[in-house]
Amino acid sequence: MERLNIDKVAKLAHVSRSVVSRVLNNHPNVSDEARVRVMKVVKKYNYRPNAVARSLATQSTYQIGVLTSRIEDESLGNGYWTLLYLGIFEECIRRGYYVRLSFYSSSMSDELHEHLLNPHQLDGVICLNEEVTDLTVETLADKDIPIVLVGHNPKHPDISSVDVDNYDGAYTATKHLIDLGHKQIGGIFGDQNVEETEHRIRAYREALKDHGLDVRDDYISVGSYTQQDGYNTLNVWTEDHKQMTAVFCASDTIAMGGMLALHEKGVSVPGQFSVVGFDGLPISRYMIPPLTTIEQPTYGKGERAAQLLIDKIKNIDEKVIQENLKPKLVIRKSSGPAPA
Amino acid sequence: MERLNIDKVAKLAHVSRSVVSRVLNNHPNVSDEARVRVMKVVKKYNYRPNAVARSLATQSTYQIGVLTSRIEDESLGNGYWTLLYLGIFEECIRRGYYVRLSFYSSSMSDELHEHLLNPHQLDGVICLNEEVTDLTVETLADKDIPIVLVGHNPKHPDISSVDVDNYDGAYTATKHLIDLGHKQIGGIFGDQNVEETEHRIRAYREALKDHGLDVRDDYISVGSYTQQDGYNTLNVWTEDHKQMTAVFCASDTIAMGGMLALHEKGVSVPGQFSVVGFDGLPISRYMIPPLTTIEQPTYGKGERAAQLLIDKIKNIDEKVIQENLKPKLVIRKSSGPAPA
DNA sequence: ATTTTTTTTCTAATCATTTAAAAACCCAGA
DNA sequence: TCTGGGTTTTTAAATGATTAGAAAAAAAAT
Repeated sequence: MERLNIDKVAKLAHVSRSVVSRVLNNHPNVSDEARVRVMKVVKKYNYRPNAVARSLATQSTYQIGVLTSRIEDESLGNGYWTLLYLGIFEECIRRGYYVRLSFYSSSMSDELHEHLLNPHQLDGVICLNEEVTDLTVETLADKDIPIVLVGHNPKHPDISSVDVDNYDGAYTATKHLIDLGHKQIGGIFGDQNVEETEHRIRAYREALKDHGLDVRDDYISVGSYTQQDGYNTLNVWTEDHKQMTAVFCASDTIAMGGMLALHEKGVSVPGQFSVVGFDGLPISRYMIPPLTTIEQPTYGKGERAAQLLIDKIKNIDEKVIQENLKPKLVIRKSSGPAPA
Repeated sequence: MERLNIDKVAKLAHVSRSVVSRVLNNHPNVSDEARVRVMKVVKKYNYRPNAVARSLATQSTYQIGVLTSRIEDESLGNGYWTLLYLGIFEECIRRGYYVRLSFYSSSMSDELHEHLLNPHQLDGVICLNEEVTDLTVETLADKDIPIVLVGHNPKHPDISSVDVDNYDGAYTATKHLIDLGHKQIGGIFGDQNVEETEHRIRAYREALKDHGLDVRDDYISVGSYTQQDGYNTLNVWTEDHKQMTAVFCASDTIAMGGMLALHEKGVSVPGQFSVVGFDGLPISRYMIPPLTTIEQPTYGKGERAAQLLIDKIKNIDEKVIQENLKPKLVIRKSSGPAPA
């Protein structure tokens, strides 16, 4: 079967090329008669307009880029990302957009980085880790390619972003432990120098303070969102801080590593020690014991980011929106009353 | 800054448009003098050729599609996928290709499915779950879009594919348990009607037989690759099959669910019961106890699939290649000697 | 110095669409 | 019958590259 194009379809339907185009794009000023003739040919030969040529003519590709910063290999393997991609993808498809996936690592050359963002091919970009944006923003800014961030970034107050309400989540988690009677509560946090971390730490501190508990700096650790980090930290703490009876972990992965350390030391969870996580990863309900955690709407974050971006591309909404989605405390078995 | 195109560059460099094109594409027959003049302008104005226009002219987009079948939400959240995407992506980038991500679900209309594969925009497609291909193959076949599968599919012997050596992995896992002295070994397997499952079951059976052990049908369960399935199965088995002392799980997620069930019943791992998984997910080393598992080269599978696809796109290799990558037994704490 | 060959450059067609603007058509009202 | 208005259709000019093939320039051979 030879290649079909709009001219061939036009000829077969006995109309000119522009009529076919107008039919296919639902433009007005087409007689019913012509429309029927064109559609008949389109159906018969299963013609689909060439999206590349269309992009060239309209100067828009209906394609958005998703840029994931590859901070650590390990953290890419925790199940969070696919759900985020899924949220982005499904919203995009609903609105007629395709998704191009890229991973950015800091070892990448600037040229390659620019190549990833080749602006002729992308109508917009979603950046999934704050680290990406510094390099990215300049590349895209003067080309007028809209950006949306997942995770607010105070360095870019003029870019729309979606995030979970980190303060709310961390406060709720800490309060949950306080309500259970714990007095000595540690906090293990992820990436330094990120607004997210700052908010979570502040919430943790204020929750303690609001309930008349001491805030001790040696009960706070800031590392990375990895099992390794949770494991290491609790390994040290269980020896150094014998009075601590609970810990708030800023991710489920940290909590997972932490619980392994506790297990190895023979500390029972939740009997002797309570653990609360953050994220609500699908795996959290199958940890041993099942993890009490702050469930964030991962899929929803992706969905909302795509919404904001497409609105911006279509100029539906010009103003900057920085949105916080509410997380939800899910109580499972890893948290219990403070030991007597 | 007004839009730059090849004509403007040509004018600025005092050459014709075709000279600019040849410089940019490293074609011969350009004088050093002209090349220098063109490059100077390109650098000065940071000109990048419009990839869409290039695609239209060359009839290739340098873009491949990755189609993930969305069988179950839960299984998308297990950390396997991002590593696979990463492998695909990094190989693609090395060879100048972009990656378009799509999720396919069976509830999707045929029209949308076709939309995802819009052949004008894709030079090739990688299908990540076997389920996808039945619908996909026809759509792409007569348009001459190459396909590569991750996971062999006997229904499509003429399509190249990459997989882990399922037989080898399952045999090794089972033998590991046999070597530890276990006589009553269960097997929990994933998706039915997939070659992968068939091979893993066969390997499990043959390993038992080869070592003089009985194969009992009531020791075999075929469900899905989820924690839920592992949990349910071991919940039942620990009551029904008191003699069983070990289980081979066809995924780490199954093992994770299974270990939770054992934990809840007070069965100690590995003291009373040994568990071996399959996949080597990043989380497996932090399970309680850390999981003995068959580590498959997830990243490598993605990488190799991309290699095969791009070779096919470039006509470097015409023949069908169905490749098995070797897995590796990683011994951790979840497996130990059979109880006396 | 002239012809031949080689190298380089330019012209123009092509890829497949969209979309202004011009042209054609139809019909009612004068 | 002619005119004016609206509707529909066609024409042709973009969009921004690649790439044969013609033309021109430079180099080599006679």
